Amino acid sequence: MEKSYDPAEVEGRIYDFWISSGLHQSEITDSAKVFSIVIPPPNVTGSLHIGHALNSTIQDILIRYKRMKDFDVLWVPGTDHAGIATQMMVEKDLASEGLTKNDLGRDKFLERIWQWKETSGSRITEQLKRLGALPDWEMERFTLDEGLSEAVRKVFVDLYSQGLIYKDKRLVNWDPELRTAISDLEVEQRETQGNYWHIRYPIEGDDGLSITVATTRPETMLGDTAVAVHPNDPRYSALVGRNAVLPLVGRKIPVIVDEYSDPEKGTGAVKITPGHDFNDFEVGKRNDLDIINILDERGYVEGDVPEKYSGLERFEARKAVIEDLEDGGFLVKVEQTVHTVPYGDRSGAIVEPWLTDQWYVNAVELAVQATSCVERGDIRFHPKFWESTYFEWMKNIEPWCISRQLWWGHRIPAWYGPDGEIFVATNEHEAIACAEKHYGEEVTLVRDPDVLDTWFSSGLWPFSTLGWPQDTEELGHYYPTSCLVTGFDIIFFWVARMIMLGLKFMGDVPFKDVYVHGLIRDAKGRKMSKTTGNVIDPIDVIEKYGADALRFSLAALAAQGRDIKLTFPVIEGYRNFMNKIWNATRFVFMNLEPGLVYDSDVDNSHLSVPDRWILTRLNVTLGEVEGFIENYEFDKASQALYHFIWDDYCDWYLEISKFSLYGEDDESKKTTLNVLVRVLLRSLRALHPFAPYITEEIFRIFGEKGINLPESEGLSSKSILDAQYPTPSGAEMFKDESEQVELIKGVVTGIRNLRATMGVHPSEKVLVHLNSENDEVENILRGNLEIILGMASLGDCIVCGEDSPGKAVSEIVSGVEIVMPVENLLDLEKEISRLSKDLAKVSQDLKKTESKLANRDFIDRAPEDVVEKEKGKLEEFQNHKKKLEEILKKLSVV
RNA sequence: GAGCACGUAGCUCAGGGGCAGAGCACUUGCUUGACGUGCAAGGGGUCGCAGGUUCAAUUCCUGCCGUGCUCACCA
Repeated sequence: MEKSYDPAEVEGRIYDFWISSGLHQSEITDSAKVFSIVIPPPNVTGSLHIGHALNSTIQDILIRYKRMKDFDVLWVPGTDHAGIATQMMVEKDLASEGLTKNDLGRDKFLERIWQWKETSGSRITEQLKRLGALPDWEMERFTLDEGLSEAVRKVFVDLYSQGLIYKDKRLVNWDPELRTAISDLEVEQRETQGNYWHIRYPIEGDDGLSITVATTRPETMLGDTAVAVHPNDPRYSALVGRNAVLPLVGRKIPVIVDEYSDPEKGTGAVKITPGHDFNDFEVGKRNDLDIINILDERGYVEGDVPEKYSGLERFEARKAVIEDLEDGGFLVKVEQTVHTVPYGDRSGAIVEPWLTDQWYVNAVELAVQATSCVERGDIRFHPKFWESTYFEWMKNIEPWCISRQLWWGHRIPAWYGPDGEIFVATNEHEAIACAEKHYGEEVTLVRDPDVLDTWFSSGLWPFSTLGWPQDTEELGHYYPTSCLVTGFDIIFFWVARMIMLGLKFMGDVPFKDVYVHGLIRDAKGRKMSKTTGNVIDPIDVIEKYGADALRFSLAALAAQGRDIKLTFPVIEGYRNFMNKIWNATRFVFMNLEPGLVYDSDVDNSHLSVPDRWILTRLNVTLGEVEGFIENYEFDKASQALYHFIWDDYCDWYLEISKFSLYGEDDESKKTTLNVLVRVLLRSLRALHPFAPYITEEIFRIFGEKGINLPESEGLSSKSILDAQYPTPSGAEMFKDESEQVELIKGVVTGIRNLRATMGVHPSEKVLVHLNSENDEVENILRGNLEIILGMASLGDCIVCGEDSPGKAVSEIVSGVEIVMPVENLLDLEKEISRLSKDLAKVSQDLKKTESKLANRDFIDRAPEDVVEKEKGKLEEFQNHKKKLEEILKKLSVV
């Protein structure tokens, strides 16, 4: 083995091994234990960013863990066609050739996107492999696959026939750049510096009389059809019922009363533009106002407006309108203001409310079940507080606009007859048949040109990927899926829609748990973005530190409910951890004599005290790790393993094992070797979901060593992934010996501390006295002398003997007095000051405990074990204090 | 405006009614035969502030201050 672990050499080879061994594949058995996950499908256009790395690492941990626990495991991978994003990308590509999509036409354009998808669409899945993610690649799906498209059509037709999908003419968020409708969720509100323009509208038939309104979008006045005032606003009551004359246009518009008008805001009179403002649209409906559309799909002025403005781009029109208002003396004043402006999240263009025909899903209706299933606990969010956010959104849910004026996506399965009659069907044949029945003759149908919102198809992902609407074996076996791992940014976009549609079409929740992880941020806590230039590319990290180091870092940082600040020093630290494991293995191999390893279980009666301690620590850790993973506490799970392996196994057990391995006692050596090997192998198995590559590689090398271990150690498996996940064994928990070792560790640390403070060179074999008045403690010290001598590198150690008469330094640890004679080295004053500090501390502790125990209420009301513990502390502190005082007394005599 | 989080060591963060923890950074020592991507020892905290509950509060409750996120409104 090399001196350092080299991930680059290992990872590709190991991944190929997993695939060629078919370890990624799911297999339906009659086992009752089933665990399934569907990947949140990344955009097919995308490349792996660090957020995907976190998301996939967590899923891979769960999948590997459950697989090792003998579950029927399925992880479905795949990608999303990402309507707008993909179409934009290919359009940009075309633009560089001086072409637009219209030059190609719909069919050719789609052909081109498919072509692109075939050549570059697999990039992100290839990158997932680098991370070590092992979904069932045979199950890979794409949202535009035929099967998934069939699911989309069926859902559309069914919802339509139930009235849950309908076509409606109302205002939508219109993206003039992309020239499509978008949903509320795709609109981003941004704070923007803008103006209030106060505009005076003259009152008809009364020179000098006027009403002033304020607006941030003056060009919309071209479409005004009323001015509204509050019914209780005395300032304007005289004007109600009269007409205002719209400046620049000349149209007479009524002054009406409507509760919407807020006397506190602006001038208290508000212009009403039902065609271009969501609130005004409602006012218009209530008051039966005309709706005047003044914009085309590009955001250029058109329609029933003065010719002067027709054809102007909307912001050009704004300028012109303001200028003319000013010239005409209608502009009363301009006020600076900060207000929020809606932008399209993809295009970055300012969105316009625009009156169009669009398809909607009645989300309010679907939200009822979707809310109650979470209330009932059929779906649990982790961390739980996301449920509040989910409920909040579901409570205020609006109709979901699902049609998009794009070409790339699932085309809406609706056809129109010559008179506009709508025929919704899963295919054209059916639509034609329906039409024939309706008209009594054959007619030509025109298909709706629009496609569906991308989230419509991804909302079906948990069951469409499993074969629905076919009644497949996978669907029956793996639905509902066990867990969904996702970021909070798509809870509404995606998670909520899956829940609504899963309940509707499968009659059951799509997943039982939703694990919501945080967002990865840079060292300063900023979002990572290309424009800020602070992105960490996971592939770069993998190349520099290895996939395991990246995965382990992400897991270790994944505390629930918190974003992750990812920094290189942390990744480096876990890279070092991988190297540590590598070198611990090297140590074991250096001492490995295959013939000495038993092919049966170790006889407990042969185990030494340290053996029993490390086995206990291992089993405690395994129990913790199991609980943590089941609770999605990956940070705690990974850190428990980290500390066990590094602190317990490497820093203590492995060092202690040397006394036995390099000693004369063959029987002891044999047992130690067995424990070393077994604890390592079990640790590796426990670690495998977190660090799959290095654990598999070491496992492989172990396999080459020709040692025979019992089946339960899993070494006979072809892959570590095929071995059992280690479970804690009660038979290997030794409380007494564990406490002994903890005591010894404390004493050793105490001795090392004395050496360090006295500046005794590490190689100098000094003498130490250990004193205790407790027989049991004395026995423990005597029984573990070899460890104390070796670990503290002592020349000799006298337990409970006569103290040497000369100068010495001392320390008390767990009631054991450590005395180290130092003859010439002693700085008396320093030593007294050091011990006095200890004395002050222990006196304070003692006082606190004494007053607690003197408190009647404490004795009466505190639980018994707490009181007992306090009494124990009292004794310990008293003892400690007494000893310190004695030592100080002796020192002052010297 | 509404909702949800978060304020703990220099930094990043765990924790949790009963003696405050980790990693990194820092200081000191170390060619100990697995590892300097290492070993050993150490310093460092009014647990945001103020009340309340409790025998006991850093932990639970209330308020305040500060930070972040989400949604809504903005004539």
